[in-house]
Order: sequence, then C-alpha cells, then structure tokens
Amino acid sequence: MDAKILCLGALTCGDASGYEIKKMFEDGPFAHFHQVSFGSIYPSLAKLCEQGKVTMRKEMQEGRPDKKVYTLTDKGNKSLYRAMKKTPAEDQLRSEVMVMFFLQEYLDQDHLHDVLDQQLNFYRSLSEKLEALDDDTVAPGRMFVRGLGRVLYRTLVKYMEENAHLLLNNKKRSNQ
Amino acid sequence: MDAKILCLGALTCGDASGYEIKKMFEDGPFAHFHQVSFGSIYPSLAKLCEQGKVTMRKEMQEGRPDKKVYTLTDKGNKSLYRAMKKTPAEDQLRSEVMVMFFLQEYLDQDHLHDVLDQQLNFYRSLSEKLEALDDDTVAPGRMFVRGLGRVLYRTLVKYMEENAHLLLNNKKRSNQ
DNA sequence: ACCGGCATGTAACGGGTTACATGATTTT
DNA sequence: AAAATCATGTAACCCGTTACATGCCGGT
Repeated sequence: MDAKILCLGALTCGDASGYEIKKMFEDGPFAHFHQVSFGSIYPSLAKLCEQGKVTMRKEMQEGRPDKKVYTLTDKGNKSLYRAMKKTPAEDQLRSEVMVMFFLQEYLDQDHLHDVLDQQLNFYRSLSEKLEALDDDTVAPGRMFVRGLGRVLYRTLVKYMEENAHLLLNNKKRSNQ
Repeated sequence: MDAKILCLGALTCGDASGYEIKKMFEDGPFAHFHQVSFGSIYPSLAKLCEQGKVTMRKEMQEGRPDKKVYTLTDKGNKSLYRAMKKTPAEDQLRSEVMVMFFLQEYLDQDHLHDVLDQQLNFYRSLSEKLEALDDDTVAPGRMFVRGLGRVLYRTLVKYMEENAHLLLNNKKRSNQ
C-alpha cells in the first residue's frame, strides 16, 4: 500500500489539500496507525491528478498561502476498491524507544529518564488527540478503528505510569 | 537506528547466528516492537565482523546446515553504548489492516471477514508467543518492555473480539 | 526579532525489502 | 509428495525520508 492509495483513502473523509492530508496522519483519524511525509504526499497527489483519480481546484486564501484542494473522482474510487481487494501487509511497528528500554543497561540514568519522559508525553499527546476527535461526523464502521486507537494509547500510558519503576530502579552500574 | 545496531542489541541476549537473530525479531524478545529481514541481518553481521564489533565461530551441526555463531566484543559493546546516547526516532506503526478497516465500506463483506480473522489470529499468535517467553532468564529492566508487549496484545485481542460487530454489521451497499 | 504554523514542491540519498540462489532434513 | 524448518547469502529495485528552497502572517 503506497502513498497514493493512502492519499485516496484520506480523501474519502472529504476534500483536502496535501497539507491537510498530512495533518490527518499526524493528529487526525489516521494518526495512530499510519504516517506519510510531505515528500511522498505531494508527488502522489500530482500523479493521481494526471491519472484522473482526483481533481484539483485552487483556493485563494487571505492572510495565508493559497491551497490546492483535491477531490476524489469515480476513477479514484474504483482504484480504491481495487486496492482493497489485496491482502494487506503485516502490521509493522518499529519503536527505537522500546529497543532502548530493552537495552536499558546501556543508557545512563539521565538519558533513560529523558527518553522515558518524552515517550510518555508522546503517548499522552497522541492519546489526547484521539480522544479529542469529533465522533459525530464519523461513519460507525470507522469508529472501530478509532476506538481501538483510544484503548491502545490509554493502555500504553497507564502501563508506563505504573511500571516506570521497573526501568529506573535496579541501576548498579549506571556509570558507563 | 540501523540493522547493525539492532544486531548488536540482539547479541546482548547471548551468542547467536543470523538465523537466530531473525527469530528473536519474529517470535522472541523483540517480536512486538521491531523487525528485521535476512537481507539486512546478514550484511550487517558481515560488516560488524570486519569492524571487530563481533567475532564469529563456525558450529558444525549434524543433520542440518552449519551455522555461524556471533559474539559481541568489547568494541561492539562500546558501539552500543554510543548508539544509545542518541535521541530515538519516533515510534512508527504502519498497519494496512487498520487502513482497510477504516475504509471498510470499500471492501466486500467476505474479504472484510477474512482480513478480520487473519488479523485476530495474527494478534493472538503474537500474544501467545509473548506469554510463552521464559521470564526467568531475563533481567528485571527488560521485563518492562515484555510486560508492555503482553498488555498491548491482550488489549488488542480483547478489543477486536468485543467490537468486531461495529465493522461487520451496518453493511448496506456491500455489493460494489 | 524570532519561531511556529500555513502552504507547496524537488532531488538525492540511503536503506531495507523482495526475489533469487542452494540444499538437506523433518514433518504432514 | 509437498511443505516447512534450518541455514546463509547477494543484488537490484523501490520507495520513503531528509534536506533544501521559498514566503507570508501572527504571536511571543
């Protein structure tokens, strides 16, 4: 599943610019299970336009840059249907922080502390973003995914708060 | 954090071959928070050997191929300490399955059912693998990460079992 | 005065994944 | 008889990330 399909998927939530699509993957409905960068969004959108899978209109704005708003076409919709027939790739999670926690004896106390704090903040803020999303405008089927994200990050925050001591104490040779 | 550091990290659990390292990322202690493929493990191990960060000995086996068992050296250890001083990259989770669930109106009923089943099995088997790991030989600090993995996958399985109906029912136009 | 947010885009670089190559043994 | 497990390796390809380029507005 490449960035093009992801963009089409994002546009099923309504017309959007590249910048807005990015936000959907940062704070919005996709935040907890996928990410894309500008470097892949903008070229994708351009190619989708060429292929007639989306249309673009320019929206002038006062006080801020103009934006290019993209709309899903029938062709784009069909493309999505086709993509959804495939077998999805396995989930992949890569957490360098967890690797660090696992190798906690290789970190000095201070840095471990920092990393732990930052990670907790990261999970907390993602959790808050997910809780803050407006559920009224969302189709019931989509709530499954949102609910899962919420439960997941709540669990993560709770576990880390309750078990941080496992990581911090038992430091005997923390002076490497 | 590249594959070389990951290999060094894996070797802190004890001497291992490339094949065994792969297993650590599939069923073992790293299973739930990172993955690496053979295509990156073998070249990494070769380079680490060149750099003197690991040593290699050949172990002949009867009835199966010989293996190359790698051992962490002092130099490798230092390299790990250095790597752990860096700021870790943000977690990244990419789940095509969740994208599909989100776009559930684009899947036909049967395929949705299949994907759901496969995902549940995937989470269940990962969960079981994590529960099955032997905790006696593991340093207390490392139990933090393992415990987190266990809680996470238990939560995931439970949520999916209890909320699958959100995804399956409300199918009115499932004939696209 | 400077930083963060809004807004779009390009290009190189790096890295990992995928596929290929090989082969014996055990399990189904 | 076929598939899975054990075991190692190479190389091309793809794709995404990172960094760069540009610019205005509002808040601190």
